[in-house]
Amino acid sequence: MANGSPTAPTGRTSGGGNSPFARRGAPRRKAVPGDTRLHNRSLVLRTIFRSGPLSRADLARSTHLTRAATSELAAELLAEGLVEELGTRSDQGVGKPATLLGLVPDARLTVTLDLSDDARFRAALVDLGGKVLDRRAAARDGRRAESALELATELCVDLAGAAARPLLGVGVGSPGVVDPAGIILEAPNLGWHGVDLSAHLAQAIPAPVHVANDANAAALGELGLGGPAERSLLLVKVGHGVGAGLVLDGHLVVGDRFAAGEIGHVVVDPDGAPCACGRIGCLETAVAAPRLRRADDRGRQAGGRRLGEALAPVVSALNLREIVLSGPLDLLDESFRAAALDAIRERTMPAVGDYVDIRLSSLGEDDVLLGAAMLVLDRELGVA
Amino acid sequence: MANGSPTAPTGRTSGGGNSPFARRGAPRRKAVPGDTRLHNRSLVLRTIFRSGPLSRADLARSTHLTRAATSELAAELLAEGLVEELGTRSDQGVGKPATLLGLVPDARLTVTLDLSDDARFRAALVDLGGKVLDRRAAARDGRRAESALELATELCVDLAGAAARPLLGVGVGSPGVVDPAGIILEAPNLGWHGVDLSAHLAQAIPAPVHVANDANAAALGELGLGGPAERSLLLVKVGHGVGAGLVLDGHLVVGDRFAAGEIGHVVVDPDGAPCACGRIGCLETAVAAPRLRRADDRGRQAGGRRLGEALAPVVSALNLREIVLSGPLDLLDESFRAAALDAIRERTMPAVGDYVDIRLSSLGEDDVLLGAAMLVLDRELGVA
DNA sequence: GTAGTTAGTTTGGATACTACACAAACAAAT
DNA sequence: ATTTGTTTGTGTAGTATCCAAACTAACTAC
Repeated sequence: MANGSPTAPTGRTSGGGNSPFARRGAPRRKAVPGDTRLHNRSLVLRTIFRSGPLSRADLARSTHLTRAATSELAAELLAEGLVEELGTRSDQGVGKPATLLGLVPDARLTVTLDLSDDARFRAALVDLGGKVLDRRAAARDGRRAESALELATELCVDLAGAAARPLLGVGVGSPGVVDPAGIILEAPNLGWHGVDLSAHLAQAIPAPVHVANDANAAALGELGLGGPAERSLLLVKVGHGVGAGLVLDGHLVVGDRFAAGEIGHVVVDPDGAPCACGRIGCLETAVAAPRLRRADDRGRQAGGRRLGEALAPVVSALNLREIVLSGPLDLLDESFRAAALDAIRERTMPAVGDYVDIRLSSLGEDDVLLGAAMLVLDRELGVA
Repeated sequence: MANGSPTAPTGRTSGGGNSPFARRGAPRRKAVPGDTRLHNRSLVLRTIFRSGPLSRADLARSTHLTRAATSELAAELLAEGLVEELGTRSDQGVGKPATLLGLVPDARLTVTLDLSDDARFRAALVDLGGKVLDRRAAARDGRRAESALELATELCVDLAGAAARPLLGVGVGSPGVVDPAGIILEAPNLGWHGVDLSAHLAQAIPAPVHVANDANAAALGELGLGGPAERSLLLVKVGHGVGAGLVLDGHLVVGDRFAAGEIGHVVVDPDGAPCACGRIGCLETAVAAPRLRRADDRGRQAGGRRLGEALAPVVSALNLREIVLSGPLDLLDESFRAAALDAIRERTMPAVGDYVDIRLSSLGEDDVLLGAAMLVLDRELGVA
């Protein structure tokens, strides 16, 4: 191996800027033979990640690489400790028994941070299988700006210190508008404007850092670690405000100014209630958590309807199938869900609306934490 | 060269299924060394396509390949006749003068077909630079199903016969829902349900066939041959109905059932006019061409507003910047455009709405024809 | 115990890049 | 007129990667 293994923590100062797989939306660049290798390596790793323990021959069959190639790649992954041999398969017919290869869940760990809760920051130590090994939380107590940054950093450093195995990276889901390099362009609630969170954390922890919007991260997590293996999904996160994360064909949609998913201030009812932003009838005035908490069952239904009305054009334009709700379970109840789905179906053509499904996040409260872990897994290992 | 040159017309029966670059939304497959070559080849070709005549050294600088590599690739493109030497550069400082390489516009031709007009089918012979060399049109006279298929095929065969140079492929922009293999799943106006247009045309013309929804094709064309070089855009096509084409980061969004962009039957006004589809207040009842033609200036403004209201959630969810209108210029006038833009700005947050721009298609009436050409250019040469 | 089957490894060949060196062609300075 | 320096484009050696095919290994079935 010529240069250091690509998964070794290198303590890069700029998060997300130069990881092997962190160039999703970037303009297409040249290809070198090594890219072929990297692609196939992640293809093998992804196949193991998604389809459980498999033999080298199984891998060859599902990747369409030759057995020789998968064998070579498997050897590399074994040497890095990412994969291990799990003994031979028992229930097999004739022929030499297959040696099963499985992901080593704690070969690398991820420190993840969820800044989406208005009241407290949460952090976790997550293994490669998406299992939370340890967690911390810290009340925010209204901290903003520098002070909030320090609190977040403390949490991460604390958990990084508690990690008994090498770190794959640090993943953060933050409210607000986040650029691909990990700079928080705008997070009004935290008083952050142009804060280079990625660089800040990379300075404190010798591992690559990846930052994304909270809803975007949750969407990635839902797709990679959650329910059925779809390739596209819209996740709507109801909290202090309302935000969404959109993944199309496995790619996160970030938008022109990196503000994709910011649907909280779409006007859904020009005759509605005034919003904190100064306008009238923003979606947030109907479905944000504080508003829903004050509402009765009928009020929650009305909120669901408003959400559905806002999503109907999006569902039509993208021909979306899967919509996932994330947030307090007592608020996102069946009547809310049904009202939203009904509104979408009423307002889209049947060829589209008939296939739409709305469901609750399968990751629950940890969706942003696990989504941030998935972000790191994707950016560092190409598993997505 | 081991096997036939990748650009030679091979008369594939299945359109779009096995062209080198026709696997955009497909699940990621293995990479082989040849993919590296293909990628870099199209990178060089794309650079010439977009940035005009360039020397081999210029290409090396912008692609970040070495001069040796670009030289090799250029030799291949020269041998295929896609590129030619245009003599040495005059306005140069010291050093050996650069030999400029330029695209040969008529090295290959594309037969393109526009089925979007309700009254007549249009077809054209388009060169690699997007110039229309010849065109045909045929009144539809209400033809449907088999009869419409024959008329379309005739037009294409006619133009293919008129082509004085080898065909790169056939491109079609069709109304309705089109799957990536070129099967028209649903085109009610033409009476097509599950018609394998691609196979039908490939049988008549010995060249690869690519079919897309009309608005989708137009969106690709606008991006590749039209105005400023953006990577994302929503094109709204107003005709007999209303449809849209969406390109994000250079990739066409097709949607779960390949119906992305079908926004004509989004309900925008529950108290509005009944629609032919049986519902009330679909977008089409406010902004389809026949409706706008009957309306006065105020009516067109109202239509624009309705369009803006439908697009506001889409613009927010995707953080879109560029929206292009396509259709009859007398209907899509300034008051329509302004009303749509105002509605979007009023209904989205300023961080998103302030950057949104709506403009008319820069390709005019030929946008679907040229879009279909761009589709072929992209799928066959990777130029996009 | 032999034949058949499946798993995994080894070897040779093809491809496609990089790095480096070199020749060609010109401008500017002397 | 000659030298120097710069840029272009090509040629060569080396490395990386994959595939194809042959091979070894291990097991079942009869």
